[in-house]
Amino acid sequence: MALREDLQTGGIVRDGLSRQVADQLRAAIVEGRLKVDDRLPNEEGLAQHFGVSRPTIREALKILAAQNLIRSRRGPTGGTFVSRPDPQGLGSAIADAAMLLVGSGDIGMEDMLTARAETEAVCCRLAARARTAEDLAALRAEVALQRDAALRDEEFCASDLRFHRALVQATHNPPLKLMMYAVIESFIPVTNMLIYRDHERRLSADLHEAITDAVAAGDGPGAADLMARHLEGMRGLLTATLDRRAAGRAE
Amino acid sequence: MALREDLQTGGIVRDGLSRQVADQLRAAIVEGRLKVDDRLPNEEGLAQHFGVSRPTIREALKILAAQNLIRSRRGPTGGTFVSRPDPQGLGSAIADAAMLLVGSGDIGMEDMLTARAETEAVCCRLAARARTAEDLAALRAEVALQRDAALRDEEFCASDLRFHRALVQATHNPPLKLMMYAVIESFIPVTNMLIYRDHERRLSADLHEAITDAVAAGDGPGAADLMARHLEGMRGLLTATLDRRAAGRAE
DNA sequence: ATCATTCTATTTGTCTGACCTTTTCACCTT
DNA sequence: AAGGTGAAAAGGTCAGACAAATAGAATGAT
Repeated sequence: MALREDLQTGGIVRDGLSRQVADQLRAAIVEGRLKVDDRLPNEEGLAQHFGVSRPTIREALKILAAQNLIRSRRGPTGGTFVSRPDPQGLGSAIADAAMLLVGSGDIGMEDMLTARAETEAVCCRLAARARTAEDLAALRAEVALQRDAALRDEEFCASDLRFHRALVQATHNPPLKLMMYAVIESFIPVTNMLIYRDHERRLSADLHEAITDAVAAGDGPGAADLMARHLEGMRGLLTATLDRRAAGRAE
Repeated sequence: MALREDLQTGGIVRDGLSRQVADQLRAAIVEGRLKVDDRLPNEEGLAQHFGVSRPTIREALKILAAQNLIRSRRGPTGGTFVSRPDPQGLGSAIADAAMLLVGSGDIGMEDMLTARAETEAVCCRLAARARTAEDLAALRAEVALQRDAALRDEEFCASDLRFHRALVQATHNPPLKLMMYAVIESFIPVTNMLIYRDHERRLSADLHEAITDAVAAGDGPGAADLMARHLEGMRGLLTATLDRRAAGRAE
């Protein structure tokens, strides 16, 4: 590891000390010099090691904790430990950030629906090959729920979300699941938020059921085709909604 | 916003104060109460507002800065400002985390190649529709580079990476670009790292050129098919490499 | 009068040292 | 032997001070 001399001497340094310390520790973790569940020295020890004060060390540790790289516990057996990389945590971080991006207007609805259609079609094809009986049961449970006319709109949207989540799960492909977090936790809620009032619930449920059947039959292309139709329908609904909003604002 | 009473009173609180402050500020940003480029009160002001000390506020700000939500500058016109959501920053964060996940063994090579094949095929189809003349020029420049026999292996890999990056760019679809960061900046380097020694450079360059031609001709399915063949070839190479390594270790 | 320089005020960055809270474990009491 | 009790260790928080960067005002020289 590095002492203070390596930090600030020998060149103009723009970054703060806490940032540099965090970078060094992150590098140590990424390069495997610190393994999962390794315990770091206590904060005072780290402070001495890096030649900085304890608050600076704490800021650095907060940065790493914010990135789910470490966790801390108090007490004699406590300390700071290297965390196991966690797809779940990464996924929600991606979803949060994607939510912000969508809100900032950098991401258009059209592009979002295109991306949804293409990537969810991929999920359909893979799910048709890899789905288990449990996956099918989960999909069918949501479809049955969506047939309930007494369901409130928000509950219908929640079920819709779970359906698509279950579809991704049915691919049993971790890297794809990782990539789909942005879609599932961000793009789908956003599109649903916009059109949930005009949701043709009967039509959505029908398509969900047809997709489930195709996945059950191992018919990947068929499921993908149905999914494409599903999202094309939403695209029409969406443009209609947006047009009506624009017209309403113009009056 | 909330004062100290809202933080720790009224229930057992497991999280630290800095975490709570960060969460409140993040909520304010996400919900739009703090807009892009808004300036927050100075640290002492925030400390008084939340009823905590300045170091605690600083830890909270470091957490948000680590998530690219805010940035700070010193000086009279300085302070802490809400950052514009940044696809680039989010992308590299995703790539770093995905790298760790791959390293931890939670993500298998087979699944990674499958995810690559499917998602890059999607990119091919969309790129065939949306590519501009500049996109084609960028693709062709990399292909030409890859024809150079004098190129070192690492340079070839870098060019390969830029080719796939350019392909994603050619889709002109921001949400898809976001999702593909994990593939481009993490999965591709990892696969290349494993097989770059056995890389059939000639074959790769040929396929890259064929893909480029198909994209230029607007032939999405054709390009997707070529990409699938490209990655199937890599899958064979990869299993061979892994087998040889396993055999070498067994001796 | 204009330009360069210096000064000053503001804000983040860092340090010091102290105290609080949580958690474990050994010791002591019953 | 069981259970309570307190010491010790570690992270969590606090208070106040000083350092460094930086923009803008004041000042000086040309």
